[in-house]
Amino acid sequence: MYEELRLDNQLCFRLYTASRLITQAYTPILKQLNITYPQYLVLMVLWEQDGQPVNDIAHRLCLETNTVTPLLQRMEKLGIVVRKRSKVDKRQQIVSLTRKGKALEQQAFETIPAGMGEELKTCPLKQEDYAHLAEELDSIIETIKNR
Amino acid sequence: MYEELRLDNQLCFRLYTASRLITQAYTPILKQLNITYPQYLVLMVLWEQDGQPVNDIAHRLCLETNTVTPLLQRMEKLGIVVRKRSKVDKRQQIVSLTRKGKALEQQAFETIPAGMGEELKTCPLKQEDYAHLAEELDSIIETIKNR
DNA sequence: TAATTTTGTATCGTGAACGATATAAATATA
DNA sequence: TATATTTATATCGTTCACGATACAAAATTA
Repeated sequence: MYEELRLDNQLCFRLYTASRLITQAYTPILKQLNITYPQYLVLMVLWEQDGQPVNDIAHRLCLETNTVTPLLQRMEKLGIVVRKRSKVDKRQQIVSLTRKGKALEQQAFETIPAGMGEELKTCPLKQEDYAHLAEELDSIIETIKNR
Repeated sequence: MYEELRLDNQLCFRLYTASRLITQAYTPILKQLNITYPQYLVLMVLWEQDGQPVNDIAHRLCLETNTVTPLLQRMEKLGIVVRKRSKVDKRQQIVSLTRKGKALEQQAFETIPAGMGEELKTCPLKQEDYAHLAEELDSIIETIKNR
């Protein structure tokens, strides 16, 4: 029995579980907007800056285009984004929000922060703990990205 | 532009990204053992205690049986576990390690901790930071599990 | 400018996750 | 003990992730 191979000693398992469970907590809230969690991430990217090529969106989310392309195709079917070939560089697909996609921002603002606050209100972590957690996660993310 | 909807302010996005990137870092190492990351998690559960029903494995990993069942079926095809109906309760499938599955423990011990140490050696986090991070993640996990 | 390389996106196949549903076995209840 | 309920697992459909590959457009080089 190797200590290093104990599930309870794995940071990665905690990250994996925490990530899945938080995403699960988002799901019922996002369902009201008829979107999934990865689609919500794409929307946040576009709400910050509308009209971006697929590559920029993928890079911002640390995903590959072969993940993002079908995601965007589904979002286009839902009528929340449109994709148009760039005239400057015909290889690029420029992704833009539709009116419906833009309208979701207000709806998200009204439901998501409050809803997630409710989900996590019994969590003993304080404001500073969350800030600290964010810093540590950023360290790990940067380390692996630059490896 | 709502601060609450900025990608950079999302704890969840950090968890999601950190989890994916760490799993990616595991992948080349696990490939030497011809297993995936979720399969490695199942193996850790079985190395701790061989011969468990599907439910117990799923519960330990905070997964549903509809995720674990196909995972186990693939592992059975690979010849690292076997599933046998319990004679006490014929509904239960008891999952056990094969000789090959048991042998993987030694191989995992020899390659994974060293390999991951190498991957993360440039990470500025100290031993105590990792311990702290683990505690905070456990808080979040427990909060959501008990909601 | 012709040939080569790089870049941006898409397609394909596999393995998760997970909601919804199905089914048989075990347990509880009438 | 017959019926209803619960439990353990499996199946199905959809949506990610992601490695491998394909292909056209752009950039580079010969």
